[in-house]
Amino acid sequence: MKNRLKVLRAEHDWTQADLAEKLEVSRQTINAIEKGKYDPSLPLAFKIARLFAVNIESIFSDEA
Amino acid sequence: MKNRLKVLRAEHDWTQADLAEKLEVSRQTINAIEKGKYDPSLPLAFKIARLFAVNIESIFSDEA
DNA sequence: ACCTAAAGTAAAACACACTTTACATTAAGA
DNA sequence: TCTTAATGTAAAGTGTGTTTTACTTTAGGT
Repeated sequence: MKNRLKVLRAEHDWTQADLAEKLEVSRQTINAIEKGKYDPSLPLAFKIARLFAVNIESIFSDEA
Repeated sequence: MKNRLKVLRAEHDWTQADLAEKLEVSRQTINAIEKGKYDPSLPLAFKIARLFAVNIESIFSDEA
């Protein structure tokens, strides 16, 4: 799964730590997701989408 | 997280086993998700949404 | 060149997602 | 009522998601 987290974060001028705090997860979790180390859980994906006010499919995509 | 899997499955007249096969997961996984025992991974949520040709948010909702 | 914020990374620990096997319960048709 | 398909459930095992702690690397400002 690919994701646009880094771009969305840049658009808002947030650091990984900023985003982590808003999402109530650790900074390492954000880093790992951005680096494609693993995918977020579904609840976290929802939280991310809600924060950026977009739908999940516009952040995450099923491709390699 | 709530989900409409059971309803969607009923609309298509599929058993849990049918759906499991189409999604390439075990029947127990479908049962557990329907019963709210746990949420699917994000990749599985995508697969489910793709199968039913709807977006993730119309199947899963963030409520209690 | 130095300092600092931000990002990257890694290991250990814990919780959750998913599998297989196996058995119990429910529901509905004959 | 008997059978059988469908659903529910449980235990043990594996892999993934997330945390904490801690250290390294990168990049920008001065």
